[in-house]
Amino acid sequence: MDALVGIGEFSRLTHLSVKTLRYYHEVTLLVPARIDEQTGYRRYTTDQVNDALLIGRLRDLDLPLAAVRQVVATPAERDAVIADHLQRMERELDRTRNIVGSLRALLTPTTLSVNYLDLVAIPVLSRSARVGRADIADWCGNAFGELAATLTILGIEAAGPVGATYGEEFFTEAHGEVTAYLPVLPGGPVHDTLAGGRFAVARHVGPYRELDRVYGALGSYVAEHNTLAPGPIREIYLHGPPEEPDEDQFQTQVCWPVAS
Amino acid sequence: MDALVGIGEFSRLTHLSVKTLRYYHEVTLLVPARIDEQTGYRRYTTDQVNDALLIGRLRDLDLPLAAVRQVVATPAERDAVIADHLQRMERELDRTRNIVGSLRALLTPTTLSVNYLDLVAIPVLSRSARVGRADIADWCGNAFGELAATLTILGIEAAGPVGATYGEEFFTEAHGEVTAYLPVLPGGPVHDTLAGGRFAVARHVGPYRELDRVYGALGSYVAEHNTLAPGPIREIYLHGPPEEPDEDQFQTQVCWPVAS
DNA sequence: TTGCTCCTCACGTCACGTGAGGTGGC
DNA sequence: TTGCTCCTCACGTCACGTGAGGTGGC
Repeated sequence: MDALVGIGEFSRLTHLSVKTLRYYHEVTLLVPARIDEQTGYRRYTTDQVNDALLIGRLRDLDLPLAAVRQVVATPAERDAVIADHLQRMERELDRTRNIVGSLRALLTPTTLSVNYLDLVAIPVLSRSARVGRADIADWCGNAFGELAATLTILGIEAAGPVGATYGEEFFTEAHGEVTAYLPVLPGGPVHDTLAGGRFAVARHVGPYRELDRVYGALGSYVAEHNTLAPGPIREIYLHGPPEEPDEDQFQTQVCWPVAS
Repeated sequence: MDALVGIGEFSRLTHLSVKTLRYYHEVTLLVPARIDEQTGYRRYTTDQVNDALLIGRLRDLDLPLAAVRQVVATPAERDAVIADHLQRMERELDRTRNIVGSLRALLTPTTLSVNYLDLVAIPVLSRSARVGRADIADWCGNAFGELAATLTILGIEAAGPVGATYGEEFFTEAHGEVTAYLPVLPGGPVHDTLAGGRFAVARHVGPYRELDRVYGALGSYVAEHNTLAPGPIREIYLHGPPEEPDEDQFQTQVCWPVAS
């Protein structure tokens, strides 16, 4: 009952362009029912129209081809994949709204008070990994959860607020060495050591996504007044999640290494 | 007062990666204050930090670089550009929700009744252009508006519902010849002629974005039962905007040319 | 036979990321 | 002097669109 049609006709049946159909053939997403060995002419059957329409709909959603392939292969997962995608788009819009908010903040000048601190080496529980800039929030959340759990297991108490150090490549490339730490009292059974040094320090109040302003202001201040020292930048999370739900109330200390 | 810093340090101040900074230099979006002639080393001043932070924020919004450039050049337009972008994103999400809705419709089988019509050539007012698939809704809206206005100016009446013809390349490539027409009574002062012919015809009830289902079903039917004829596909908009606000009530006739 | 459809390269898009391979600066 | 920072190519990404140049089908 199914008729064989050429690529041009199939294109009209499905509203997928000829170039698109050739591409889907190349990546084996939608393979023509027959291909003439002599000429390479593609032939599609009319019962491939449904698959093609489905693929077109999913692409209208901007679903990546990998996800489209998955849906076409296992239709049972269709609703889950779509729901997931919709949720991602809604989160994107939310994120955008937040950033639009912080654009206004960029206009108001930063008043920054800089202090200098000589920090001594301290014993800490810590987790290190090479982390991408996009993944940092999730990674830190996990790491601090694990560190807190370890603390409970060991039956000891924290000796100060949690923090993290960020290697230079974390900023200069899109990912780098990050260490999340939790200070503990000296003499405990299991711990690492967090190196000390001299730092220029400033405090940020507000969401983490606006930390770049403090980096800009503090880093400029240091470049104008001090000699830079090598070593990672340190952030100390004085007040934040999960205790504080309101991100406008977060307090973070940024510590920039300087030469003594 | 401003200090000169190297690209690596500037990267830490701004949270833009070194590769990104080099790229922004290449496209002259953010040009280093100095460049060493011997070595090509880039030097930035700390007062470039604000521009860099602004650019970073705008890129976090996924604002295209062209728009970023515009905002940086003419800060007065900033709010308008941003508002525009936000609105686009909200419309995108809306569109996605609609498509998710029509995904369900894809599951329910199409019941299609096909008729054959021999249409004679008729006098029409018309507008033709090469139109892209993405622009078709806007273009048709404009064209039908103009045709209605012309009708009023001429002081004559429409002789039937508006329609449009779509050349083959409109589907096989991403854009092609489209003619929007409005039938008029014979003997009028100014008109074009719409060619006739034999067509397989089916009716679609619902939003235009779901027309592809009818194309798939009707086109398959024609491929299985008829000999194709050359010539554009015709859509007749029996019932639609602006009179009908509810897109679920739109009625459209799709006419597929077949050999007699 | 003449258009017409179809074919396969090869390159462009957008905003960088990822090496490779090499030189200057402290 | 030795790493370290910085440099410039060149290529990859993603989902096609845009020609160029050529052959088969009706």
